[in-house]
Amino acid sequence: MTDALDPQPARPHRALRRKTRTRTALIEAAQRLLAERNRADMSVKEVTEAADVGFGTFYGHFTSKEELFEAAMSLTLEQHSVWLESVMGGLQDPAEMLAVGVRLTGRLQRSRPQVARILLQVGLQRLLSSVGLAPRARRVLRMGMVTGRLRTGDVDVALAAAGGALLGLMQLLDAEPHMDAGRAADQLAVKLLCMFGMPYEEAEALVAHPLPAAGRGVVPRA
Amino acid sequence: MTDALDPQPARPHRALRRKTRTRTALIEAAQRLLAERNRADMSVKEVTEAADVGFGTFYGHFTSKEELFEAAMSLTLEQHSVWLESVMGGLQDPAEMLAVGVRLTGRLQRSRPQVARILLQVGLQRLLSSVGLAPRARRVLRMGMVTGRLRTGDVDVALAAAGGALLGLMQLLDAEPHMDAGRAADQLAVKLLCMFGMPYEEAEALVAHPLPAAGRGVVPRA
DNA sequence: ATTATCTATAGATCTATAGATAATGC
DNA sequence: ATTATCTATAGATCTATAGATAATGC
Repeated sequence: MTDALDPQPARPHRALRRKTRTRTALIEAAQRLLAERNRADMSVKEVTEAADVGFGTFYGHFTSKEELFEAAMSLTLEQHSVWLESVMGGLQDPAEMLAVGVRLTGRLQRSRPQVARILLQVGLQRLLSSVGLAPRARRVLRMGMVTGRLRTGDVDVALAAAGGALLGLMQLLDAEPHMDAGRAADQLAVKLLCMFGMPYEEAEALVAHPLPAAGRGVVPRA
Repeated sequence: MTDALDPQPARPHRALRRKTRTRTALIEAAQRLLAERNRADMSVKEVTEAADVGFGTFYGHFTSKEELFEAAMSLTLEQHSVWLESVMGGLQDPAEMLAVGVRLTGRLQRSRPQVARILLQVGLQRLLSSVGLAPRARRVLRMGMVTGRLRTGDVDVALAAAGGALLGLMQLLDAEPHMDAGRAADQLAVKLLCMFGMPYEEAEALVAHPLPAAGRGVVPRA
C-alpha cells in the first residue's frame, strides 16, 4: 500500500478515522439517550454533550436530529439482527429458529437492557418494514410455510402477530423488572408455536431445548 | 333545581359549559394532531390554532403539553373501550369475546382511522398498564382461564402477547392501506385462539360467526 | 362582579452557521 | 495546506404569563 502514486489521497487515513470515531460517539450517545428516555425528545446540545463533542461538530455529520435517530435506530436493529443470526447460525428447523429467536430476544431485556429499550421504542413502526430484523424473520416464517412446518397463513399477518407479541412481552418485562424473563420468553415461544399450528406438547418439548451459547457470537460494541 | 338558596353558585352553568366546550375543543384538536402526525411533536400554538382557541387559554386548562396528551390518549382509550363493551355486551363465551374484540379492533383501522392511529401511538406503553382497555381484556383472559375455555398460562404474558399481536396487525394495516382489514383481522383472531389452545377448525368456525352490529353502540363523539 | 378568553410579550430555549482553533499530511 | 473540530452567536422558535377584552350572572 504505497501512496507514491497518489500524492494527495482524498482523505488521509488518520483524519478519516478521527471523523469516524466522532460519528460513532454521536450515534452511541444517541443510543444511550434513546434507551434512557421515553421518547426522542432530546436536543442536539444534549447529544453532543453526552458524546463529549463540540456542539457545531454535529452538523458536520448529520443534517438534522432525525437523521441521527434514524442512524442510531437502524444500527441497533442491524446489530441485534446480526447477533441473532450469528447465534442461530447452526439451526435448520424454522420452528426452532422462531422459538430460539423469541427466547433470546425476550432475554435481551435482562442481558442488554439498552438494546431492548431501543427496540421497544423503534417498536412496531419500523420493526415490520425495516431492513435487518423484519426480512430475516419473514424468511423464517416463509420457510416454515413452504416446508409445512408452520401454518403461517398470510406471512405478513403472521409476522405482524409474532413481532407484535414479542414486543408486547418486552414491554411487559420492561414494566416488571422482577419478572423472570427466561420463563416468560419461553412461555411466549410455546404460545407462538401453538399459534402456528404445533401441538402444545411438541411445542413445550421444542422450547425445552438448550439455547445456543448466547455470548459467543459477534457482539458489535454499543 | 332552583338556585334561590344559592345566590352565587360556585360556577354559573353557562360559563361552566363554555369552559368545558373549550377544553373539549383542545382535546379533540390534540386527538386530530396525534392521529395525523407520527409523534407528539406539536407545539401549544399548533394545538390552540387547530382548536381555534386563543393561545393563552391553553394554560387555563392544562399546565403542560404532556398533560394534554395524557388526557387525549386516555380519553381515546376509554372511548374505544366503552364502545367495544357496548357492542360486545351480549357475549358470554370468553373465547368469542376475544375473537370479536380482535375482529372489531382490526376493522377499526378502516372504520375509524383516527382512533386506530392514536391507539397505535399510545401503543404498548400504556395499552398494557392503562385503565380502560387492559383491565377489561385481562378480565376476559382470566375468565377464559378459570373456565378452562382458554389455555392462557400466565395472564400477563397472555395479555402482552395478544395485545402486542393486535397492535402489530394494526401497524400492518396502517402501512398497507389496500389490505383487506376484515380478512386480516379474522385471520389474527383464529391465530390467537389457536395460541390459547383451541383446535384450528373450531377457531375458524367461531370466527365465522357474524359480528354484532357495530354501529349500534354508544359512540362518543371525537 | 366574576370568570373565561384573547392579545401581546418577556425570557428561555434551540437550531444552524460563521469564524477561530487544533490536528493531520506533505 | 487541508480537514475536523470547537466556540460564540444570530435568528427563530416556543413557553408561560401579564394585562386587556368579552361573556355571563345578579
